[in-house]
Amino acid sequence: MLDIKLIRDNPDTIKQSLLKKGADCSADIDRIISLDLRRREIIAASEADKAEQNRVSKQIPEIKKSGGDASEVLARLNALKDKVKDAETELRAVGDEYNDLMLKLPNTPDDDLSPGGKENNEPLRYYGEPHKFDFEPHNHYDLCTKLGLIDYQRGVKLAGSGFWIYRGLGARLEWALLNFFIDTHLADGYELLFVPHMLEYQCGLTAGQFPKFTDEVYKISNPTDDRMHYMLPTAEAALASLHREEILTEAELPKKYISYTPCFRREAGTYGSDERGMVRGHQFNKVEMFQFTTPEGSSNAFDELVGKAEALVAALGFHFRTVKLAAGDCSASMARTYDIEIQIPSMNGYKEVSSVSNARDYQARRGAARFKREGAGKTEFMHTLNGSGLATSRILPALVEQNQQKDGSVVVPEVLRKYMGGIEVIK
RNA sequence: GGAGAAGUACCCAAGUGGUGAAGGGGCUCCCCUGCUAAGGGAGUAGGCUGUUAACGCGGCGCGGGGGUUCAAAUCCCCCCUUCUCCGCCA
Repeated sequence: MLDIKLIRDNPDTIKQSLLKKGADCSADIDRIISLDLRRREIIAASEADKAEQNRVSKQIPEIKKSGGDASEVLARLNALKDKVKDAETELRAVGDEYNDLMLKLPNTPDDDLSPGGKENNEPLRYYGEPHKFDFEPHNHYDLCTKLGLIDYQRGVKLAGSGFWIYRGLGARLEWALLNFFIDTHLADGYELLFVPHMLEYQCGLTAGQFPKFTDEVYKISNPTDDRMHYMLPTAEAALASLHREEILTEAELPKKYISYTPCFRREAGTYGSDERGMVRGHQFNKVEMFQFTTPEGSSNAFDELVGKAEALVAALGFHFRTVKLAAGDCSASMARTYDIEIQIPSMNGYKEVSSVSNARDYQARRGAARFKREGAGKTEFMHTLNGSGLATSRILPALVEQNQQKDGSVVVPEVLRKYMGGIEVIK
């Protein structure tokens, strides 16, 4: 959510900024401003009435005590009561529309981002060299099937298209990756959390998925319970709500969290053979990094998270590039996003394996996650940041393809061997 | 799943319709004493929000949301959470 005072004071700046993201919100912003104005008019008028109500009704006990006649005062209070009630009815209607529009406004992008979409993404740096083969490599789908690492057919049997089963050494490789990620983050001082995989609506609202993007998640409803839960599409949705409606002290910040969860996404539609296998499924595993910081601390935290994701990708032996996303390619909630992309030999171009974002105070406003500085009277909103560190769904295919040998075996990266009982080669 | 109880400030806790929501602990400051003690005194409700250049002046607030009433922590309804017991169960 954006700051209404900012919208009120600089509507054109905000409109321009959102336009950079490809979102024309001019009409909504104009409407918000007029609703805000009306909202405040109603509040001012009805609070004056309430103040009088309070003042006058205090006289009643005294009038009664002295045996006087209160009927005139009561009539006045009855009139006030109706007036206040009418004001509240109107305030509710105005407020509902206002809130709805405010929640739908995307975050403003940082000033240094290029406007427009994907095509304006800007590669910032490259690490290592693209992998070269001296033989004709196989794709990961064939390799994983042949080596018995992934059971695609039975995954489909169990849950339909877009699901697979890790098995045997494939499961161990997956588990090794996740453990390697977690151990690295723990060494960096991050706290590990296992969070619920089903969340309530308010989590999605805070993270920014709701009310606009409800179609992308799986919902769960039960016959005897009208509370909706949804399967988390990323641990970010849970972590963004961790300190919702809390006021931390400045000394407690930054809070650095990681969480391993499966991620569930509907991914409606088909993406063609370029993304077959496990590149885009309905369920994948991810270790998520998340930070709550002070406003002045969030830019450094962002660099830290990008650095951590890069280090993991590098440790696994991948060539990668880090890309600064153009405003329009950042998701609605984010002010800034860098993607880390690797090459999967059987596919064209670079594929995202990590996405690190700074939401600034956008999510914190939605969830009222605040902190107080030493000696300060006022609370301030925290900043929230998240990044994949990492998702395995593209790392594992890339790893299998890049590390394949001419004889069809796959070399296990050095850093993963201790998590796989010392196994060096999968064959 | 069934039955019951509870939710008031940092903590404990009083308060069943009417000024400013008791009291205690803790915390902060002061005094006395003089050295990790004891005593005395004072202070200590946050958060959100409207208005204002600011000081200030208002509104809301007793788990959340509705309702009754001139007036609700207090009465009514719905919900959430916690605890106890029973049932079921990895």
